[in-house]
Amino acid sequence: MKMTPLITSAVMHFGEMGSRWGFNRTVGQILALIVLNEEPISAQEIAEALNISRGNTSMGLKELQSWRLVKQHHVPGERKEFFIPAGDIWTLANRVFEERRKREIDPTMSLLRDLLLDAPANEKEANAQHKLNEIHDLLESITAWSEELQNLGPEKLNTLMKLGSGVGRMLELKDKLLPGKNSVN
Amino acid sequence: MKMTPLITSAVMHFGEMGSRWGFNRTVGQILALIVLNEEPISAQEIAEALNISRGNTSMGLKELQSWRLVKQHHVPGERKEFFIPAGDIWTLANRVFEERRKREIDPTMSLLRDLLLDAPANEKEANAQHKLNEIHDLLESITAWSEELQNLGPEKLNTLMKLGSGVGRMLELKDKLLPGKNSVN
DNA sequence: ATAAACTTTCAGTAATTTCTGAAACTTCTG
DNA sequence: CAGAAGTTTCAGAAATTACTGAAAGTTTAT
Repeated sequence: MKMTPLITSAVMHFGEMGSRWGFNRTVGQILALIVLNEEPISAQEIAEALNISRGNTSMGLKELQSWRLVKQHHVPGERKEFFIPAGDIWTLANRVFEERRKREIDPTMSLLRDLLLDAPANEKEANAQHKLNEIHDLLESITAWSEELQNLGPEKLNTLMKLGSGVGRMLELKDKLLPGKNSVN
Repeated sequence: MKMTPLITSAVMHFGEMGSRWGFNRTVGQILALIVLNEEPISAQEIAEALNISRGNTSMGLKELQSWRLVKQHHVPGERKEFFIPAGDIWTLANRVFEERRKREIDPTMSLLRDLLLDAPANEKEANAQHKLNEIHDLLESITAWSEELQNLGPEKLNTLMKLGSGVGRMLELKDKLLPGKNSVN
């Protein structure tokens, strides 16, 4: 496995960004390599191309599988396992969002629910609880919304995105469109 | 500054989550403390409440200001600076999104643009470039969309979120509503 | 059942990130 | 302008996170 200059640049960059995206450098590099390589690629080849240890490679692949970004691909006649992306770019992006939501939002929601159950001990706590409640509601909206968007599927989502500022105008008319239901405010 | 048990739990949790949200433990704790405290709070008080060094507190506050999540608040007659949240919960959440977009997406967009300028050296590179292009377009859509949502402002955004599955139904009717413009598909 | 081919685990080490605290700096006050 | 009150910086220490490589584990073929 020898990487072309273009692929090398991209892989290195995804490594750098990896940590900002929720995984570490090598995991980012491995992901980029698998996505950019049209053929399935073995763990051995990955380790060689990125110049990292076989053990590290194994752990990176395990993590990518836990994120459902990469899957194994069995090549008939070959003994070793090969790896390929778990779907198209759209699917992968969705998975990253979803996975991050699980890690970044869900635990907080859960804690907030707990903290809001107790009666406030005093004025200060009552105020804090009020703030926490606001945060909880916001996170709940975000969660519901992101699930909603995922259910729309790529095409509709794309339509919605392309709609751009039309969204604002549409909202103004929504009550006429969908009378009764969801009349917030 | 003595924290009540409720506030302590919340602050500790935000500390734990901090790293997942793009900043470190103490920065997360400081933010939570400032948000949950109704009165403005001084750097000294923060350091004592969280039991961290004054230097660390200073750096944390600086970072929170660079994220535009916290601002200084001058109390007349007092010599020291106090700190308060830079806005309501909604505003803060928006700022976090925006700031993360800048750190997590923009640099990649920029690299991708560069990589797509060069002519592919061979078959392999052509394929990789095609993938990179897909990623670029996806990120571009996400960026445009998130800017759009921010321009809607909190109230409309909330309306949109609460609309839930209504979004799907509305999209089907959109051409009747907004004839001519934005007719994607 | 043995061995070859390949993968995973994990203890120890290396690299990175965060935190401290003392010194330098800034600003206000008398 | 001296010094008190407060803040920031930054070199080094501490804590955390990532990586290696050798040993243990697994699977397949014969």
